[in-house]
Amino acid sequence: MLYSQLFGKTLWDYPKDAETISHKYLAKGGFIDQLMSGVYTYLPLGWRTAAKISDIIREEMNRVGGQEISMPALQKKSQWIETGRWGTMDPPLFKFKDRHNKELALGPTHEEVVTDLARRFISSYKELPIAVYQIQNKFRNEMRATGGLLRVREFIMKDMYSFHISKEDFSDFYERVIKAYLTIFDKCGLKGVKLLEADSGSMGGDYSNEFGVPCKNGEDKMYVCEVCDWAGNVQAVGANVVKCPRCGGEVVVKSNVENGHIFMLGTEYSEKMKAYFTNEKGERKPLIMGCYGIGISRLMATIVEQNYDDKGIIWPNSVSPFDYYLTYVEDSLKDIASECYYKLSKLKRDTPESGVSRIGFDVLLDDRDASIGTKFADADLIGIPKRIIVSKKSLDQGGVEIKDRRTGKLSILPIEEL
RNA sequence: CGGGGCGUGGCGCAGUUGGUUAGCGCGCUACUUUUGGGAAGUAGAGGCCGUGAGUUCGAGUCUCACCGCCCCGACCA
Repeated sequence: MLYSQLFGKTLWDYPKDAETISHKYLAKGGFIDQLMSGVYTYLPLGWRTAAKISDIIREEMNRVGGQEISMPALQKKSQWIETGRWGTMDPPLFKFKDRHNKELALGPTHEEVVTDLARRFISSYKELPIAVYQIQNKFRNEMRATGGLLRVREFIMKDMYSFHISKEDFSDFYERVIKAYLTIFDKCGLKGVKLLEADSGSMGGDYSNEFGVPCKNGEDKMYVCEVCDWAGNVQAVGANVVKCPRCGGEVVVKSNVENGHIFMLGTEYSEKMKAYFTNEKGERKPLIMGCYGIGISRLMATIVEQNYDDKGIIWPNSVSPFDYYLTYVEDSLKDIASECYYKLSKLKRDTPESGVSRIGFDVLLDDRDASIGTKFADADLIGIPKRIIVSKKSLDQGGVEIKDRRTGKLSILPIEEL
């Protein structure tokens, strides 16, 4: 990809309203653009990043047996009446009327839609367990949007729903999803992620867990045990917790962003919507359900909140919009840079975790007629992990200069070895 | 929804007690010279001063209403 053709550019100033690090850098770097309060466009850099995150999530959801589907964002009132949430979900639920004056909702979550699918498609224990997920825009009519992508009204979310014959079978699956989530956060480069006891709120169900990602701008507070791995959301567990309820160890309070919330829904929805299956004994039983959400927009912002310096974002390799930023100091070196570009783009790459091998690296070639200072500033801001500079100086030293965005470490590599 | 702040070229801002031609920085276009940390010169383009109604000889500036954006609170993933 040529930088000169990239839609969306880096800004000279931070947007005046941006306060959190992620909002400042994502907007200044040309990853996102605000349309209105809590509603953003993902520009190519931002969308590439979101796609990388989505791919990581897909891989883990597929691994636990999830099947990807896509449910409508437009939802019907009657299903929300069935579960009783047409009234109780009201502030977060976006409602409107179509041209026939019929009331509809924009999906904030999909228990109603998926439970309806389940009652029509699942009839026997032989078909269970089953899990479906989707990655899609969700709409929530928040009182107030804040902090750039941290709290928005339209956001990208992965939501998975599982159906089981028993609580035991559900629990096994739930544990596997917890592991999958921790793997996702790890692959996205997040540190110190904690599984929290949480409040299931308007989702109902028997119990739920959140994943707390520690960072300065987090709007939530969590207790973290310094001895064992227990942690709890302050809101859910209650104030004044001093000792760990599990091991009695000292507890500290940390700011965090809730990134992912998973729920044991039990038979809450299946009973209300009559989603039954027939068991081995021929008895009709309500499906045992779970749901598992993770906000991709918020995850992207949280990754920035944990990975930056005073010059800009430092993307973990796994989610960076490009693998390499490449440029040259003088116009006369453009051809050599192009040579590097084609070499890297066609290179065969193996990713050890997945065993998948892809052809070529994603390279952003900065071919703009800009001064080298501008290019350096933008390269640092957009945070691509490796920066390659072609210059007379580097060629004299035997190759091109590679700088690691995170460590700042410089090295010279002959072009043949790229 | 309560409290506070703010709307002026694409972005960030200035604009005196109302006064005639609405400025600045960045960006943009053309040419020239530049190139290891946001280069320089010359010449250009680009404005319903958020919207509407008032006050006034005269409104970016004053009044009212509306719309929008941000922050704090309550609420939520």
